[in-house]
Amino acid sequence: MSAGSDKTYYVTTPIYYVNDKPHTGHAYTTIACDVVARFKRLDGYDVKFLTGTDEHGQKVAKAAAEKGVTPQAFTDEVSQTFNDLTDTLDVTNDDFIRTTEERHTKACQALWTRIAGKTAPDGKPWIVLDTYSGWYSVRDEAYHTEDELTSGPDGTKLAPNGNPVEWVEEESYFFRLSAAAPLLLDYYDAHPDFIAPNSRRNEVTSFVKGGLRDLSISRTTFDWGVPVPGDDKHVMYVWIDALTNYLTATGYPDENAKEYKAFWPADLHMIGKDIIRFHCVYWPAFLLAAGLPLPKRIFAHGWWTIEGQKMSKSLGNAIDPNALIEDYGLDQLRYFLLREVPFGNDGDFSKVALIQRANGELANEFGNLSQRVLSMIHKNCDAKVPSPEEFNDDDAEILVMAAALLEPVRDAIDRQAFHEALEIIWTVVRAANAYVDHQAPWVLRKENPARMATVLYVLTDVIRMISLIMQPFTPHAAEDILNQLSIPDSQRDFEAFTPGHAPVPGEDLPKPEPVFQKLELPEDPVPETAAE
RNA sequence: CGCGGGAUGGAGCAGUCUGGUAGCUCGUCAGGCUCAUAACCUGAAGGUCGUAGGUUCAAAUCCUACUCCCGCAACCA
Repeated sequence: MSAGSDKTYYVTTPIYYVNDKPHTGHAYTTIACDVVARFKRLDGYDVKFLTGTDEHGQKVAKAAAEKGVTPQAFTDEVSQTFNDLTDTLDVTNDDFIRTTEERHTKACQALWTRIAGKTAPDGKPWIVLDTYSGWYSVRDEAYHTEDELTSGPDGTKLAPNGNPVEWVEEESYFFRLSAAAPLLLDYYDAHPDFIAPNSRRNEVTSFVKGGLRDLSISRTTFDWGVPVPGDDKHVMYVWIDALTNYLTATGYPDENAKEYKAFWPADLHMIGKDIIRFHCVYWPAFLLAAGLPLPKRIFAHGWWTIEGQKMSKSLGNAIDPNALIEDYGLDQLRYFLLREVPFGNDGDFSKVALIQRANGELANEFGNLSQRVLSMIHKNCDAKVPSPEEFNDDDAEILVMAAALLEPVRDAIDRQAFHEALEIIWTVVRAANAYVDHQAPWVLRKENPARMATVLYVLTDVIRMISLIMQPFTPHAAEDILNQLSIPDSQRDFEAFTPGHAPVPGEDLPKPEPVFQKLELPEDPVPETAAE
């Protein structure tokens, strides 16, 4: 977040609920945001990338009690595992917010007060005190509608998952979401890119068109949360507490804070498809009610199945990202997650698929391209960047093709079409390998060394550009290759993605080393038998 | 009639809006190269585009019906 650029970009992950261990799903969202953040920084933006943990609620209080520790001690510990994940994934978040922080309490209370002080278009206040009643499952920390319930063997009512429910009435503050529906629909209509992908946008729109019920936003049944201003009996229920984190991190409620001015409204809230409603309906409604600007875009990505099976706690098949990184490598994991599936769709995570992509595309096509070229240079050009003669049409063609990458890749990133970005980059990787074969520098070595030098020079520049644009996706490998090309740090952002920044002829080059280890396929590629 | 998405060579997808030689990646087969991490390049085989009708000179693409799969259908981050 260095000053100096007037282009700013604010991207967020959801805050992760500490009632869960970090798994591949969390890693997915975070990595996607990291790619955007890294790309935007290289593209000259002043970026703020936020992630963090959601730490309030009855479930957390209960989990802490069961462990015999205070909620704070409990959340300190679990939050740290999520914070550790940002290191393991080598993501470049600028801030890590915890909803138990003082700054967050202030922001939530300020936002609440602000909304409570305003009236909806119908002239009535946005927040009212009323009674909430329904069939409540303590274990689920959730209310269930009548038709969801089943009957137990002794005639008691049970939640869909079999947990007991009881009829509960409690005093609660309500946000009059019903009054926000027309405002939301107008907003969706005026901002077609607000919700992505499009199928989600349709889903949300039709949901809101169906009419909205008012939202219970406080609880009196537990106290592990942010106190409602002016009414200490109540703590805020999840909605305002959790969603406000995006605002908190900018310095809100200080609207003169440098970061607030620079970064609010957020450019992109990245979320999983499970929390669409909260982000696309409740959150914008709160902000509209408060008279604050809305985030520019919310992207809901899909879910991963694991070897064809739904990832779930009961199956216990959630994968620890740390183990994946250890087995396959961080760049490989990052690449696979973003390349395998069109971003926004569901996908299947399989070890074989990951290995095949990592070997076929990263090691063989990209890594080996660099290795074969740099090896030739090392052996035949005195380990220095070769000096080119005039370029012929073939040379010009591949150079133009590489230089033309930035624009469509930037466009794909702006649409969060990561798979598309990588596909576009790979057209150049493949063309570069074909160029090597067609030019056959190993033949030129004997027949026309000057021409060989030109070909190898062209290739260093092409590999340079591919590596520059791969930095957001596979930061370590890209860095290694740029090092092997002796590209100075100052020449690694996208301003250098233009002619005139080519490797300098005569520059010493280190001895090249492969940047992607080949991964071994399991002995028996048949997936393990289904869990019981 | 709740809303919406999907069904395309062995696998995964694009193409459908703006009808007119069905494209890509992987896999398979054949050839080439030998610089490189047994990597790379070239070519080939393989699809009556879910089913049945209809419109049209012409339909994966438009219309109708049907079958199957999948999201959403509110307080389960």
